[in-house]
Amino acid sequence: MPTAEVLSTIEQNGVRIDVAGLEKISEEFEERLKALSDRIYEAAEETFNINSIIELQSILYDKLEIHKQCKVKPKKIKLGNKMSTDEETLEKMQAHPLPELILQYRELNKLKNTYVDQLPAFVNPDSNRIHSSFRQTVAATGRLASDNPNLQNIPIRTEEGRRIRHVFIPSNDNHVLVSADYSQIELRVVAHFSKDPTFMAAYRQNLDIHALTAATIFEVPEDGVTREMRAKAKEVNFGLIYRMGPERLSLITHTSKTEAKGFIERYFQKYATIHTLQEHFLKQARKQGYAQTLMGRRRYLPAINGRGLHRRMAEGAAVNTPIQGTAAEIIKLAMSAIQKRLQRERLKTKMILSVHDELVFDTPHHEEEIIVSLVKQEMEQVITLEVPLVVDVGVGANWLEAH
DNA sequence: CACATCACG
DNA sequence: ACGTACGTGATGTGT
Repeated sequence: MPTAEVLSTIEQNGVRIDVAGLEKISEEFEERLKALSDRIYEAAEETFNINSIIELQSILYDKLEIHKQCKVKPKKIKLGNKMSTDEETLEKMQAHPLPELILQYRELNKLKNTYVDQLPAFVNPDSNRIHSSFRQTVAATGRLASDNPNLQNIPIRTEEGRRIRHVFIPSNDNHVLVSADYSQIELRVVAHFSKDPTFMAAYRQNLDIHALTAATIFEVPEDGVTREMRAKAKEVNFGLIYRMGPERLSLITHTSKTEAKGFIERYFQKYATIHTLQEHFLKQARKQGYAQTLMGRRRYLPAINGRGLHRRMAEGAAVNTPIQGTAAEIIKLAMSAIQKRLQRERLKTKMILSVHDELVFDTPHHEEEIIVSLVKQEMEQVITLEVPLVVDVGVGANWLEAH
């Protein structure tokens, strides 16, 4: 039973959503899903449970044999010792209309079942807001984790997904949402640890590493980089820093394994000190038995001196943890500093969400200006690294606009 | 409860 | 030759 004090805190924090807006989206998605199902049954020449991987496998691989027309060698999965039906696999199976229809169905179905239809049930009737839990002792790297509901994985990457961000709104008409996010914080942490000359030079001029990588991968000029190209390049940058292999890289970039291999070689030639940094983290972890962040958090890795797959995974964690964990420490320090100032300066603004490199505030109109500069200043100055930290702040009538 | 899939950083 | 970015949580299927 929560105490009165806890309840009053609950009533002041949390995030409001536009339930009526979600209901409209739900109805629209319902109709579109129905239409998609009909087209799927037509393409499959039978009706079946679209959510059943086993039924879908037998249609794709046994009945229609689509993989044989596409030079696709889909990865095997345990279920029935058959092949995968995940997005990366279906994307390549363009010899038949069915896989693309399944992907469209999955996107809408995921959004509807996980977000559109579930979020309203989390609205507390007393506060009229959603109160997620933020857990401090779950993630091995020191990140926060959010559940009931998870507000750290609200969609943003697709057009339809962004409509869900749109329904996250301020607590009342006199408030706005303020969103402040660290620009590429993990790569800046990498720059700090590695002192890589290219990374340092880029961040001291406030350039966009992901866009630079995108221009390289897709062989376009820097001003020809699209949103999608940059998103892919972001995956590649993180993937390679955290030791992705040519197999996976070729899947992501839709190139051959040989091309991917060549790209990885060129990447680490260009950013030689990144490779040195990886070796440094591995050596440290092997010697000490744990990975360590900038501020001293340890993650013990008993498998680091073992063999096989377990060792390989421990090595991934040994490289990832100091970077992801340090970024987590930086934003947690910033949260603490900001909360102190909100209280000391008797501001009405509430810090309502923390999403790994972003903080969201529910702010009265008249505090808008002070909060924008207060938050930016505290987040950027909370620690001094070898490269500057940059925070982008936005204000809006919903979470999407604040971004 | 394990697995596959997919939402986010 | 093996396995091959990391960190989470929610959902539906199937045992």
